[in-house]
Amino acid sequence: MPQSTALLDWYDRHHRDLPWRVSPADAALGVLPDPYHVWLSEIMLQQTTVGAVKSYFVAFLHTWPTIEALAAADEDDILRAWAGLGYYSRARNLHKCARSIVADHGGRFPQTIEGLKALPGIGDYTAAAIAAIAFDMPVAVVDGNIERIVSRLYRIADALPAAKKPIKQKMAILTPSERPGDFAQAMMDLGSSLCSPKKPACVLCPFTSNCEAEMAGDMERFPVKAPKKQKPTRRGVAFLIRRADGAIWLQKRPAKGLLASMAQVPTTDWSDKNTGEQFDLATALSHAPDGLKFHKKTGQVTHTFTHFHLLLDVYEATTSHKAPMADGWWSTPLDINGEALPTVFRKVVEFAA
DNA sequence: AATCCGGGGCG
DNA sequence: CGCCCAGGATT
Repeated sequence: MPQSTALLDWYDRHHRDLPWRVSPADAALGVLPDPYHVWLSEIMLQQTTVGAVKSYFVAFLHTWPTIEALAAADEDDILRAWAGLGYYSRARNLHKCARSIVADHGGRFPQTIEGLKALPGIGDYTAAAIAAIAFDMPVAVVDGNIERIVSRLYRIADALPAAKKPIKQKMAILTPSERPGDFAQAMMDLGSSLCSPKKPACVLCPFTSNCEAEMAGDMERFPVKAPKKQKPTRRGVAFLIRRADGAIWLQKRPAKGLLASMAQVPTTDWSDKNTGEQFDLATALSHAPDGLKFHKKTGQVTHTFTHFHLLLDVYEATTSHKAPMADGWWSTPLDINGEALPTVFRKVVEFAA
């Protein structure tokens, strides 16, 4: 029995019911999933776990049932719905892509890899995933899970990212012409369950004794990766301005850079010159909003981004209902949960509650 | 090829 | 606490 068949058998016996998959009964009839659902789920799943995505996917589909509805949405509504999921450029590219599909492609996804890759937010992986899962095209899908599995199957010694090319070649050979989408999803399910980074459950693996790393007993060496840079710690001050009724003053962040176009409480910058002992609190406080009496909250808010740790002091002030500065808006306790507020600022609000 | 971009779960 | 995750865009 070919290795791909053994894996598909394993997949059918361990089928996971996920909101973006068709039911096993429909799949048996050859029903393919809605490309809109496949695309939306794949964008959300970029560097994000299945458990984190599920509720967001269901909510998005409820609010915007079709790609036409999503294309017609206000971008700020999409950012609010995306808040907490991370990598916010995905949300802005999601909207751009939906508008392009509707305006330039008659509301349908292109059915070629090149056509898909030309769309905002769709790269090598996502183009292949949509082609295989939504259009039944026998293309090699390679994500982080599959890099780990294939690098173990063939004991690929090259370090990532140089190993990507040989991995994709091997995956292309493995991928069957029948059920290529299920094969890709089976590989990803295998990677997120049995073929884990540490202590893989090789005894249960459908690639029994066809895995070179398992034969050699050094599975955990693969995939080989370059050592990572350590993250610096940056510091800053966040200003929580509270109205008598509990509303909090928010602002919109710039359209480029970290947490672009999202909401924030007023804050000093966290640039890399505010690293470690170079941080000057007095200079930071000189940027405090005028005309308010702030008092420092005891303790700090900590948050870790992709490439730095952040330590925030929190200063709080209360004021009348008059706007404390030119840009921004009051967000009442009822509104705050629906704001496009990234997790670091939700921590600040919660910290000062 | 390196860097920037979030957040959470797990050992 | 470090590592990893259904990566893409930019430089």
